[in-house]
Amino acid sequence: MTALPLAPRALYEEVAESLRQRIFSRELTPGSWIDELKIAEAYGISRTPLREALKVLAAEGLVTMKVRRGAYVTEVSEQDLVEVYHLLSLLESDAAGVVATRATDTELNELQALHAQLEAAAAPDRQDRQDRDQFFRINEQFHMRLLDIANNRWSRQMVADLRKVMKLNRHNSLLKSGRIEESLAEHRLVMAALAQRDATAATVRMQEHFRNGLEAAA
Amino acid sequence: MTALPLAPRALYEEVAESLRQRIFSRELTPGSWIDELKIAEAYGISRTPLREALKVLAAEGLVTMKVRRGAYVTEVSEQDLVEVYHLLSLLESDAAGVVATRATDTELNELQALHAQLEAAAAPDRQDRQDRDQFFRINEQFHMRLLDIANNRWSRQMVADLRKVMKLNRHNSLLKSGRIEESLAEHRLVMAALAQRDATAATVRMQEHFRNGLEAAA
DNA sequence: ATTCATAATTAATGATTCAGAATCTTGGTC
DNA sequence: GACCAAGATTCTGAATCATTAATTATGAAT
Repeated sequence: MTALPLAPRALYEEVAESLRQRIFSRELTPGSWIDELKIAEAYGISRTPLREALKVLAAEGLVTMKVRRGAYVTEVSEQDLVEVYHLLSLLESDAAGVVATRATDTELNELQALHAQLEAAAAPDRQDRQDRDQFFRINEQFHMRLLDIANNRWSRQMVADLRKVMKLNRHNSLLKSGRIEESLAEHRLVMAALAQRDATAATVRMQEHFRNGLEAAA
Repeated sequence: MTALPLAPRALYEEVAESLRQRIFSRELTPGSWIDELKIAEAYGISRTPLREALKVLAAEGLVTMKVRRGAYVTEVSEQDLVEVYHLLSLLESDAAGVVATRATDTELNELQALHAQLEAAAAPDRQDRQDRDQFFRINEQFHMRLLDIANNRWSRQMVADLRKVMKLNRHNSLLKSGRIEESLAEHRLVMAALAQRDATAATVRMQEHFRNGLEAAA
């Protein structure tokens, strides 16, 4: 095995994660049949952990199992993207409301610091590819930190999974450089509402943030 | 093999379903370790399909896998219950709003029919254990059908999984007979809002339904 | 003598391989 | 041209091997 992980995960989890990536990146095209033998050989593993991984993905809805016919990649359509955006909007705007109400001052300062980094990374004189990547990285950190502070492990897990789906979709607006300016402005409003501990405003601003993101994707 | 199924499902599916039942019935108690050898021998099968079933249950959140330590029935704390209720409230009230807006008349009639069954099952002269079980079963059907009609497969999957997790907690209010009356009254309000296609009311009524459910559990 | 640490044994999980069963395909015949 | 049969392919399940963690026993030190 080439890579031995620092935090040792089970092999089937590694395989499942890798397959997720390949499905979302359309390397494994929707509707196509998954050749167990070929994939297992490509990974250099036996079919058992691969099959366990496929069962997990089937439970997640990413692949569909047909009896005695194997696994097929489930269609992840534009419709799915709309649905995922809808869900993220719901979950994250709710989290924003919770944070506005219940976060400690220290936690709000943390978010302020992340937002400041975001502002810095989006400065007009910094627009090369590295800076864009930096912006997206910090943006991700901000959103996930918000979910951490909201302190609902189920919600956090779901958002993390959904963001994975969204990030790997090629029509993902969060990867479009043209939206950095708007996205930043929306973030500023969210942050302001949080700082004022205005739960309603924080919720609404976050909803707007996602609505605009979806429109940019469509 | 004793039973050969008329509609042939894969063995791991059968085992997964059986384990689900045993977990919900508390034959397998939360926190307890699942002995692969013992269970496999009891079913008269090898460990392979059993382990595939365990992976599916892990993806659903019913069991948690620890590396090199096997599978444990998930323990659901009071805090988890609060968090899950919060999420279910968010997701299902949103779905109710969507359904009020976008459902066809046929779909609304379906919900009406399910609600009528619910009313019938909760009749004062029908309060033995079987009727209670019937009530909960129809209740579950109503909620999941609502999610079907809302037509967001990601949301539906999440609600289905969260509802399974909720069943793990023994303080689950949906299993308390004392709440049947209240629950039914709340359902009636939800159904009325849906029938009037009042999205806002449907959302609010569903939120109230879950808030009351949580209070009954605490 | 008791307790703690270390090493060895045991038991369970993780992974590979092999055997059996079902489905699809291809070829031939009516 | 359609239907049936035989072969090939592939999934499903079981048994075996390896790896790792837990437990117990033994020994030394206080």
